[in-house]
Amino acid sequence: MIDLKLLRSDPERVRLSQRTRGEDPALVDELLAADERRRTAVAAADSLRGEQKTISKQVPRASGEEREELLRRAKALADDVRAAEAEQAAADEAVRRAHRAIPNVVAEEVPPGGEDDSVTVETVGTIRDYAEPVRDHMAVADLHKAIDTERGAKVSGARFYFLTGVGAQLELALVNLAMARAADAGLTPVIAPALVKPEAMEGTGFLGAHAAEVYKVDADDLYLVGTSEVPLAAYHSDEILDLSAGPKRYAGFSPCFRREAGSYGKDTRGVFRVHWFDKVEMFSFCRPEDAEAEHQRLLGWEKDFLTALELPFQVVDIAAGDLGSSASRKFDCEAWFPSQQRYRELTSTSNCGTFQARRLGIRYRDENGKAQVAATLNGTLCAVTRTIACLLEVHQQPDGSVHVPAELRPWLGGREVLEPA
RNA sequence: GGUGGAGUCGCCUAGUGGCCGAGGGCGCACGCCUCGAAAGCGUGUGAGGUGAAAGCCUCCGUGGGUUCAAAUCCCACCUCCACCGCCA
Repeated sequence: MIDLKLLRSDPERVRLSQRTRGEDPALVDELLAADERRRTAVAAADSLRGEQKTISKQVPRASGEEREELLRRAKALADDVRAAEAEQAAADEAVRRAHRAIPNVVAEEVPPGGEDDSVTVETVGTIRDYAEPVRDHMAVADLHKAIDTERGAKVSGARFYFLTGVGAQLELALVNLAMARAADAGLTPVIAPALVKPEAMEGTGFLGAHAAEVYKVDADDLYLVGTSEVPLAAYHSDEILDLSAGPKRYAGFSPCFRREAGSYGKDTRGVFRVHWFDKVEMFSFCRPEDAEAEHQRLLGWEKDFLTALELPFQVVDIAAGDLGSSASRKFDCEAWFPSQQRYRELTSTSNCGTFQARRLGIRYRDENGKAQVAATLNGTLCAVTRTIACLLEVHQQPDGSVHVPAELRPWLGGREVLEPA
């Protein structure tokens, strides 16, 4: 939810944000009107309630005729209070609805426009030459019997897979490496629940425009998370944090479930785009004034991880129209896929400012001891299957073997090369 | 899944219809005392809305209901604890 104080003091800033995202600026004025109506309703209900309480308090001290008179007036007021409270509830609901409809205000530096308007800000590593034919990740995986999508489909359907043999070992190695690096950087390792209540899903902003992406377990009113950002953000919901020693940082491991509605026919081969995968996600709670620096820190750790895996990649400053509803700014790291001759998203980091925290009730104490809304940020450290796909492609050798990056070797029994099975 | 018990301002706790719209203790902060500290004494100590401020209003697990008036009574739900059943 956006800051209503900002909305009142600078509505044009919010309208501009809406236009930059390609969203309707009229929603801003709807929210302003709803907010005004709500404030009027609250004031009216408050004063009626106050009056009624004053009279009620006199009842026990009164007797006889005076008491009857007080009761008569109190009863009449009780009806008025009921009506005023009904109006207040309706106004509250209208504000909630209008409030939810507006995504986070984009940062001023964000490139305007849609997907094609994102800006590449940095390219890291060099793309080497590949002997023909260049195998895509499934072709390499087949040589190693590392990924079984056929049986994945048999058992669970399209976009499911089994990791087998060295494929399974690669997942464990990547997760171990990611978690070890995260812990070294001072993040707290977390194993997070993948099934969450509606409040957690709603609070993180995943039931808005992208609700169709989310799996729901109807029988129990729970949702399968699409990222551990959800449980990690909700971890501190309704808490007042002590951030005096700096941001609270976590690295959460969990499975991720995505319906991939609307991506029919896209990236259908292999495990590039699947309904379920495991991921190590970074999450940070900090003061709003530190959020931008924290964002760069998360991006830095993502870059370090890809560099450790010896993967060439680009950093992309995501355009406004492609930002999630909670993000004010987002950077993707896109790694090179030789079979596709292009960079594809491997990690992504978003600065949500106070947008998520406001909805989740996450605050901290400022230097005056006053509770203020905190800022939240998230970033991928390692989305396992897509990273495996990239590793297999980038590090494939003409003979079908796969080079193992030095950093990963300790987690793969010291192997420097993976030989075809 | 069954039975029983419990959810109060950081923690513990008082409170069964109206000077409790929340008392006490612990903890914490500040002050006095001290060379310094402890002890002792004193003062203060939840969040939110609105307002220039004083103030007013909301919140006693959540949501409904009864009443002029609810932490307190009624209903539903949630969570936790104990025991039983089942189970990785």
